[in-house]
Amino acid sequence: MNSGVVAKAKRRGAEPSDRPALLLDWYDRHRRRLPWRPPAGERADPYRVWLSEIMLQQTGVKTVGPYFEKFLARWPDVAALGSASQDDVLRMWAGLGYYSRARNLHACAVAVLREHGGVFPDTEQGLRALPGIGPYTAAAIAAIAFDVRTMPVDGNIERVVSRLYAVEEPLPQAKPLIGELASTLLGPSRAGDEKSRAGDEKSRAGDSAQALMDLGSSICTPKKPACALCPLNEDCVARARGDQEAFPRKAPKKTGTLRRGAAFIVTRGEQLLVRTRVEKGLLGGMTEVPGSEWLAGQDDKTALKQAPVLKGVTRWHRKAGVVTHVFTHFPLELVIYTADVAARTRPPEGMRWVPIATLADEALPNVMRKAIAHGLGL
DNA sequence: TAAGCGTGGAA
DNA sequence: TTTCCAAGCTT
Repeated sequence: MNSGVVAKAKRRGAEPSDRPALLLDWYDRHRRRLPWRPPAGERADPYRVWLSEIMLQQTGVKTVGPYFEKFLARWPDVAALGSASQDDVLRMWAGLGYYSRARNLHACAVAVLREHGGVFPDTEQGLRALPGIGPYTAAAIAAIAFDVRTMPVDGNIERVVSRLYAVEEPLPQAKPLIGELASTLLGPSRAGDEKSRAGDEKSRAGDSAQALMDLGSSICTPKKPACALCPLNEDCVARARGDQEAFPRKAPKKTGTLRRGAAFIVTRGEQLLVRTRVEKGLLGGMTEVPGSEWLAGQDDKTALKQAPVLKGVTRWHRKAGVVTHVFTHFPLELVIYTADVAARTRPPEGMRWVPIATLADEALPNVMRKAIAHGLGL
């Protein structure tokens, strides 16, 4: 066990700096308590590690917390999740975004259940073959849940490492280099072993990785990093030059073009007309109200022509204002039209009526919740 | 290889 | 307000 005293002695220069040890020592003192993390020293549950890692892809810790708790309460293990319907999973995921993650999460649980007897593979290669698990997530699960000596590289670690070494190459080209540099921050494994599993002499690979992530999220932040508190500050090349915030280098991202469309809020008493989006692509498999295409330069007249055909609807009421929403790659403006139809009016092909009172349980993405709220005057 | 894919929080 | 961006994956 690395004590703070030992670490500080090394930092004074009596010995060459031992970055892996400094890092683990810092982690032992500042480790965050998170819903998916077991108490210090206890073995992590692969199911929880996997579930949290999928939710955390491009999504903040604070946002994920409640969703993780909800999922764990309803589906406490991979067998339970693999036995659920995809639609139930999408409903629970609604609001978290990047819905292909939810579809892949379910597909992965099914695969683990049917092809691996309900037990997660304990190697990167085995994990990588599962839906929704890419290079980062495979390495993260292997290191955190199975103590495989590997270093997952996420956005936090890219930032920490690119600063530590002042990596001039821009992302994403610099990924391989950053991966190599990041791996030097892993502690030693037992001689001759490619990897150490729980029960063997520990490499603490998972702790090393989570130490870098915690460091990146709390100290080595994108703006105004708290370098004075960083256990690696004496070794940091960017800090020595005073331009920490300039790393990682990356090309500026282009902003998408505004798209416009119409959404049709059709009520039948206390029910609302909805349909399910196609499985693939934007908001795939999620519930939506009928609407026009979303196109750059879409004009209101063209959009209105794409209204659903319902018996008895002679005119649409246009609500004042527009609903705006920003996706990753484009902003959207929706014009909202409403209509109320007689009881027993049949839904158009592929659509259905749902009680407004139970909308909260539908697999509605947030953009649709906004549109419905606007249309219903909520 | 580059583009597609949500959302909300923070500065 | 605007901009950035958070434990990336898929095609």
